[in-house]
Amino acid sequence: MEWPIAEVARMSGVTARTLRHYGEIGLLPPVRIGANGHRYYGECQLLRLQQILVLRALGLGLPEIGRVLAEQVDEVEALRRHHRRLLAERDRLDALAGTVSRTIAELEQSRKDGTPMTVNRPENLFEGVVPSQYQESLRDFPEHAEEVARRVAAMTPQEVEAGQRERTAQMIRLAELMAAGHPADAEPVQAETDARYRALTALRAVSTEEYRAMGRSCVDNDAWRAAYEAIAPGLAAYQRDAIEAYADTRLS
Amino acid sequence: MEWPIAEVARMSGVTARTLRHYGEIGLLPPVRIGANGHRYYGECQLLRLQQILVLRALGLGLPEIGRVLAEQVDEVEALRRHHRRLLAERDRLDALAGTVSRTIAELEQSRKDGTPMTVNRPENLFEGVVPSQYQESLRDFPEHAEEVARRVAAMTPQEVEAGQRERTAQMIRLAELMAAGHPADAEPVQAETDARYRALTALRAVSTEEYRAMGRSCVDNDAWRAAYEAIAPGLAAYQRDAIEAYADTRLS
DNA sequence: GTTGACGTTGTCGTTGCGGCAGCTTCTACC
DNA sequence: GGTAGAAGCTGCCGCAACGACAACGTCAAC
Repeated sequence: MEWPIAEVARMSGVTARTLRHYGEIGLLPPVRIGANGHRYYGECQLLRLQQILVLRALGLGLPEIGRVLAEQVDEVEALRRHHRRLLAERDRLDALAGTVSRTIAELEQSRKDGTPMTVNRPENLFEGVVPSQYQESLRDFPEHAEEVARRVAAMTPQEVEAGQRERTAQMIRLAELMAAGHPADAEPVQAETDARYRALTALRAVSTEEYRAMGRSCVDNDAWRAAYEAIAPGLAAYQRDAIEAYADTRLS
Repeated sequence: MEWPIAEVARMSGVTARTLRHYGEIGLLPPVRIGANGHRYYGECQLLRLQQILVLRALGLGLPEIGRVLAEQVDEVEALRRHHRRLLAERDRLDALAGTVSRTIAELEQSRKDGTPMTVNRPENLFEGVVPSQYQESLRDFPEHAEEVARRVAAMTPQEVEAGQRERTAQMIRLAELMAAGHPADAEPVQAETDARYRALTALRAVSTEEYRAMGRSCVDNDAWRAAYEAIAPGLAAYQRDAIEAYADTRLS
């Protein structure tokens, strides 16, 4: 018993285009191709198509389905991997939705206040840590400020500017990682934190406890918190958490 | 003050390729293009780039970002729409993960039992409602069976087979909707249920209560339940729920 | 004069098809 | 035997957002 492509399409609910596509990529070749080029499918193909559709409905990709049906990989194992991916993606979207929700609340608050909007008007984004503000904020760490001031004085203006840009870029990447839903102790975030820590120690030696204290200042120090929150709501706390996690796992 | 592309890339953390891409699609054209073709960006472009990056980190697509920055659409409104999309996608993945999880459990159970696996071996998928089995199962609805038998006898074999294929295709679509995470009362599921109800009433008039009873039989009748569960675990109950919801909202 | 860093444009690949164009084939009917 | 309609075929473009090349131009330094 053989069926032409349109018949199979009607039986299975997929389009003829899809069947041709599956044939093209080798997932479901027709049992026979007539002298006129027409595709014909047999019972085996229908069975295979059903397996494909079930796995597809479960969200597996076509290459993965091909591997499962070729019995090269265990289907339960494949589904378990897939399940983990689904949960991770769900959690990411959940965190992202939270960020978006908070951003909306911030924007509406700004709108009522008449204060400039942070997302649409991030004038201070590249200037969020201007030297004056930055150094003024360093009052919490007098000896750090002193040392840094001496180092900066020894640098060319170009070097100072470059360093500042680099810090800003790091902050932006951090904000993006946060908004993308990565938890503060996730690998990419920790890698960024590591880079920041190294940049900092290049200016002056910083002990683990001092670094933790600076992390807490991201939230506790008004000027710093404002600068971080101006970039993205929640960034101050996020950075503090990232620093805490970094100190816990890599500096202990 | 102008910066070449690599400088902007370093400052913002995106690649030069990305900047070129944004230029290509008109999202962020350089302020100036040198005689040698090199791109140069000014402060306005940096600001715009930051707005782009923030919105991008929140998950908006580039066309949407373009519309927001052109101030053609309200950003809070855009974010709210986006938020809804995020939640819907999260819920879909959540339901899908549940389906995958149940499928894994079924497969492991089958493996222990030695019973054939449902996903990998849906031999009876296109034969799940073979006429004999189907009519045998109709014992629960004697008068329905009688009427249907008379109608079927008056049809050509081709018509009978076509009707059967159509029912099978409908079941498969239903299974896919279920696996995709749609709740039983979701619109596409209800639309499918409507189609099935119409196909049924074409054979014989069916009252609301009779239809409800048939829905419950999907689970209660062993043969039917087996046929549905052979396609996808949970499909029997899913179909019953879909029919209940359909009877509630469209037949009352 | 060459090396190396930086720039350009252009194309392919990603995922899973939908949609269209242009053409052939098959079947039915007059 | 001609023709209309249905169904088939093979490409190719498009989607989202770039990454990863290739092949080539340009600029300063040694």
